[in-house]
Amino acid sequence: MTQEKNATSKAEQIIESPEKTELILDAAVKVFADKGYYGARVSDIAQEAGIAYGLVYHYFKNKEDLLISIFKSRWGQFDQAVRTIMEEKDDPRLMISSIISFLFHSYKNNPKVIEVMILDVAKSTRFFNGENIKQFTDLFSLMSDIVLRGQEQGIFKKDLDAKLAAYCLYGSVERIMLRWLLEDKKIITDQEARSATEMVTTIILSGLEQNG
Amino acid sequence: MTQEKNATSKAEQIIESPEKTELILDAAVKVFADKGYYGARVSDIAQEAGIAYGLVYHYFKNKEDLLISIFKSRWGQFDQAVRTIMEEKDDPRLMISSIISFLFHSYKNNPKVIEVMILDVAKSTRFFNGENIKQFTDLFSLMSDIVLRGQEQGIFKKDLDAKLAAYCLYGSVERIMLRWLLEDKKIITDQEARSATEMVTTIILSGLEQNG
Amino acid sequence: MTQEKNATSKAEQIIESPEKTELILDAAVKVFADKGYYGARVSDIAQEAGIAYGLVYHYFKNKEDLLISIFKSRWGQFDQAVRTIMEEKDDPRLMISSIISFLFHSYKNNPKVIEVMILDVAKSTRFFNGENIKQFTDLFSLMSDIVLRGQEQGIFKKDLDAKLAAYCLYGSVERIMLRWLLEDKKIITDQEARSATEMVTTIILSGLEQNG
Amino acid sequence: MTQEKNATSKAEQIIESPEKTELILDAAVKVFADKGYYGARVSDIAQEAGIAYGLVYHYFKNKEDLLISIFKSRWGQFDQAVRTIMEEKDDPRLMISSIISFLFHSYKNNPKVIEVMILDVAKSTRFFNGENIKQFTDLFSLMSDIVLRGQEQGIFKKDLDAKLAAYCLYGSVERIMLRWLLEDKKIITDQEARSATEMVTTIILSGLEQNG
DNA sequence: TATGAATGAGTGTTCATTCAT
DNA sequence: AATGAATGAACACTCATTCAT
Repeated sequence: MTQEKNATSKAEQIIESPEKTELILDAAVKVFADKGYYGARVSDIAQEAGIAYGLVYHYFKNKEDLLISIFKSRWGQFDQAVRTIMEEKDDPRLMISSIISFLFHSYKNNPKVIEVMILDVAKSTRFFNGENIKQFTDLFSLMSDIVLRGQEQGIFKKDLDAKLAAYCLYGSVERIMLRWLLEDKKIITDQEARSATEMVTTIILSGLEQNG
Repeated sequence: MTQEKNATSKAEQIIESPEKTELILDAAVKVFADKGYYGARVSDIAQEAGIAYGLVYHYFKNKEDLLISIFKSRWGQFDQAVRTIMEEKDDPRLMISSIISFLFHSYKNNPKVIEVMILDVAKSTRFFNGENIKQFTDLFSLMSDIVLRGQEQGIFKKDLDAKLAAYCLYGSVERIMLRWLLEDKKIITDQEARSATEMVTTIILSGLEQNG
Repeated sequence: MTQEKNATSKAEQIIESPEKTELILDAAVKVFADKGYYGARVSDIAQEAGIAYGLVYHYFKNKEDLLISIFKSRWGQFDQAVRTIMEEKDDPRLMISSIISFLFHSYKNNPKVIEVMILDVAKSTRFFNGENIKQFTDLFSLMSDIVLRGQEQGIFKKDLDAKLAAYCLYGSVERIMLRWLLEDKKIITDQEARSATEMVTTIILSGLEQNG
Repeated sequence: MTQEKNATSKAEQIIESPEKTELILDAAVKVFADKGYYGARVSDIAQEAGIAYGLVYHYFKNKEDLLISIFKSRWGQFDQAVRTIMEEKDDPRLMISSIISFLFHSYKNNPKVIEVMILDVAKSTRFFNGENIKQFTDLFSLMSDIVLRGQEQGIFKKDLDAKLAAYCLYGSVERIMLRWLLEDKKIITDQEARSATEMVTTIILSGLEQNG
């Protein structure tokens, strides 16, 4: 019986839940982006998702859980992208330009997600418990590994702190996207994304490279 | 005795009355840094300042006004520093390294102010009005002027977007400071400040410079 | 037992759920009457109604909405009574005495409602927006129609302003009821209601009638 | 020395105080009329009077004292007018028409005072203390004395309750003035005041008179 | 799963009043 | 008398969360 129950609820989870979960999460992204985390009401999100607000609590523990879930999901995608890039590319320089490209194209595809990530998630140190902060810093370790690899290969300057370099890379991209957000430039063309990618890549790579 | 009393009360006056605004603002910085803007209660700030609840509202319109005032004051100081640097230095490279140095030493001297600026003010920039946005973007214009000047002098690469470069510069510094904040590394040594300055300067300047 | 429980809860349902609005409104009448609109706290009303604080705000927009709702409901009842009287009676004199009678008996049945209507609603011009004032003045138009009809039938003096006459009628009744309220004479007998009716009717009708 | 001080302050009281008291009271009437008692801030009144708000508390105990003072002063004027009318006129009918005339012309001359009396004072009569209640009801006794006198002289119907009759008289006038206030008709012509007087006088006197 | 009525802690803000000068 | 900084009690309203159905 317990099995049956589990089976049922599992089946339901598989069939129904994921969709509803995503539905709510997408609504949350939209509302958080528009009103900010604190300005957003759970009922706003439910309304945006077209469901009763009590239902949000079937899928998420509480309001904060929504934000954490957005972070995990989207940061996870970023993490996955970086790992794939590191596997598929050989040259650390190419890896870095690919990461920058990925970020700017993420903005192009869904600026609201970026807005929430930059303004509501990243600036909310007070949410970050151990687990989340690990997921966060792990990715920076990964990116600094790229720098390290470049240093080992004699491509990058050896006396740079790889970690700090990774933060410069990410911070540059982040600030540029934040600029767009504050200027209410939510829609960018593919050309703009590529142009920004090229520019930041130039600056960062020239900065990292063994003076050539 | 009367004299002494007068002297005392005069001293108190000097400390208290004229700077009551500063007293409250400093308390607000401390409380915002510790609890975040939304977690901070106005009563916390009053208590921290050692004054009565309602007095905050004699000096500030409301809670948000406190945050805006902190922004105006501190961003104004940054603005002033950049202007002074631009007047006193000749070489655009020196200007940039001075700005980076100023920022890291600001963190060293008063990390709480930086915390509020990076975490709380940044979040609310979304809802800034025109005047505040202007104060914000004006400074980036100023910094991009430095890049432009370097381009004119043939020091910096000509094909870089000066504005974006300014954002890379600021974003790099900000991200590194945010990293410290997230790692709860509130106290840094002068050595660390100088080291970070040197590193970011190296990356950014190498990135900007005409490959030499 | 289960049946009994169900029966009970059903009974409760009938009493509670559909009429929650009325429950709150009745509580508001009681508290407004005792403490005045400004002296009444929303929490007093919730407590009087035996419900949670915030529930008031599920049923009413805000405190003022409670007062407006009381006005609409009770003034609507008065309006309905006047219309019924005008349909059922032929003689304008009878209509007037019936209206006076209705008002005094309303006081007898629920002096608190009258108290709120006279002191908190009617004296709150500052609440009255267009819609409410219309509902208010419409009824006076209706009453002046009675006077007009009497004038057409040659029963009432032709040179009286019908509108002013309606205000005299209502004002006389209102002041007498207000006197009772200020003298803390909340409970009146049916005899007293009839006596007051007769007296005011005499004065007003003699005043209106073509001198006989 | 104490004497001198007293003398001084007495002298000041005599010379200065009364003017300032009136100044504040007039300002209070204006502000209460415009914003209502509860909507008026003591600082509004002080500003209207052109003084510092702390000074209000030198002349009045508190905000309520302002309202009570307005009541005492204006109701006292009404009381005085009634007494003068009763002394100077012989015919109770003339007394009544004179009272009605006085009230309507009071509105014409200073509608704001009437507004405060009808709207704000009336609401607070609920919470009046014995002394104020007495001042209030005494005047109605006085007016009912007029009716009694008319009944003794065989001019008015003998079976009418004189007190109730006085309330009808006052209530009629008050309601008409309230109507003007609700319709924002603050300015009336002398002609309108006389016309209203005549009309109410007609209704009330015909109602009171032994059918002739 | 789905609903939305019910709960009540939490807090920004107002403003009458006091009082040192 | 005059000022206005300082005080702090008071309260309407919000909204995340729970839970009966």
